[in-house]
Amino acid sequence: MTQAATILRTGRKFDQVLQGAREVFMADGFEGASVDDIARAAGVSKATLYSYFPDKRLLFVEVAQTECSRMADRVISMIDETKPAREVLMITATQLAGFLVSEFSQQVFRICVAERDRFPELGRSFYDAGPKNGQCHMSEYFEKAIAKGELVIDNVPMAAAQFSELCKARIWNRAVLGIQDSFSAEEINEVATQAVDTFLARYGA
Amino acid sequence: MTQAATILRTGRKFDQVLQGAREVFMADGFEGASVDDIARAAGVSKATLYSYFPDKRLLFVEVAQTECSRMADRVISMIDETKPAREVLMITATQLAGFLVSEFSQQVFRICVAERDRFPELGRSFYDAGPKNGQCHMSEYFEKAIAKGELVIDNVPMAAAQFSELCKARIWNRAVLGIQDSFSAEEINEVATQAVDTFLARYGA
DNA sequence: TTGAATCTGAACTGATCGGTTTATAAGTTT
DNA sequence: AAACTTATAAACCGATCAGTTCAGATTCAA
Repeated sequence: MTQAATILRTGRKFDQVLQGAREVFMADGFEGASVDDIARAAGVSKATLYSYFPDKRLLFVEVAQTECSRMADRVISMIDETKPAREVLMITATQLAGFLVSEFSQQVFRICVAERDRFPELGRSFYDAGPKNGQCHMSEYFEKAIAKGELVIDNVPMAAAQFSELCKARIWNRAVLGIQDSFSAEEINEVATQAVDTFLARYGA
Repeated sequence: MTQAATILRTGRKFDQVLQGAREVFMADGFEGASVDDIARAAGVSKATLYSYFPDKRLLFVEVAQTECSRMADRVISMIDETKPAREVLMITATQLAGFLVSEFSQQVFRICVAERDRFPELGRSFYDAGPKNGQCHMSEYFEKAIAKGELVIDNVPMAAAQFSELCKARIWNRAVLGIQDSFSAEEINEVATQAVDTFLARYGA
């Protein structure tokens, strides 16, 4: 009885449904998206949709969790640790700053915050896939750089957190609040440069 | 004709309505709050509520804007510039870190992000009252400290942005995503200390 | 005390939406 | 071709909710 209305993952139109749901949920949020809209976007009848997913909540969770994983995939492999520290940090900062203000990560973030009360587990998924995941990778790199004598860090997790926060300066707030929706390479580069300079002023060997 | 259904601000129960709306909107967001709930919380009949505010949207905007201003009031006067730089920064960082994860600022932030599409002007209000306002004050202080030879800063607004971002390290993400909802004085103090150390490593004279 | 302004509660409207049902059609398998 | 699975469109149900209406109660000022 613990089986509680599970999801049927086989069938010709399963992927279509997920794709339509992704589209509409990411654009309109949970409440804002109507099941009729999703069915229409998926090119599928409402009855078909309900034959795959027992209710709207489960469909939403499926989509949101999937997007969090996709985010994790993008965060991984942002670091190439063979080059000298300043260069590694500069590349990482540039990529991170760009990613943080991207349409994609902004959308996922917004949904997770907006639906925080309705789906508490979503915040955790986002945190694990995004900030935590990214900062773990940063920490691992820092350890290696410390061992090589390139960095001197007392509190590694804190340094990793500071690094990613520095990459948000001046741009992230504007993006998430809808003040500005596109950012030039120059803006991104300036933020990254300043982030690395500040970071290395404290932690550089 | 540009007068478009304005708000009646006189009358015995006007403040009651606003107070009830504040309570319910802050707890449940725009969609989540029903007008009946608000009327009940305000101790007022629905008819009375509608006699003051022509519709739910205007009531919401009124509340949200007010909260943004309240936030501005709290941000101002967080700086006492007579003491030495390190001390000023430390006090400010501690206050700021505490404020950023407070129930109040988290609630306002969450509402602004969640209702971004429905009320685009809200993001601007929040940005002006919060990040922008705070960083203006910081910048002014930085200028004085630079004149006194306590700080050396090439890009003042960027430094102000970096300072407030540093105050979020390790705590803000956890708060906004609902991972953690209360923060000890030690946690706050550690974040503030590390923020000031990193900041001064780069910008200290 | 009277009369106007304000408030009340409860019922009502109209629309939206999640979810179900049904009768039918299309595609697949044997 | 028969039997079975999967999909469809459309109608439908029940609930929620914004906003209205109205007859009567309360407040308050003169």
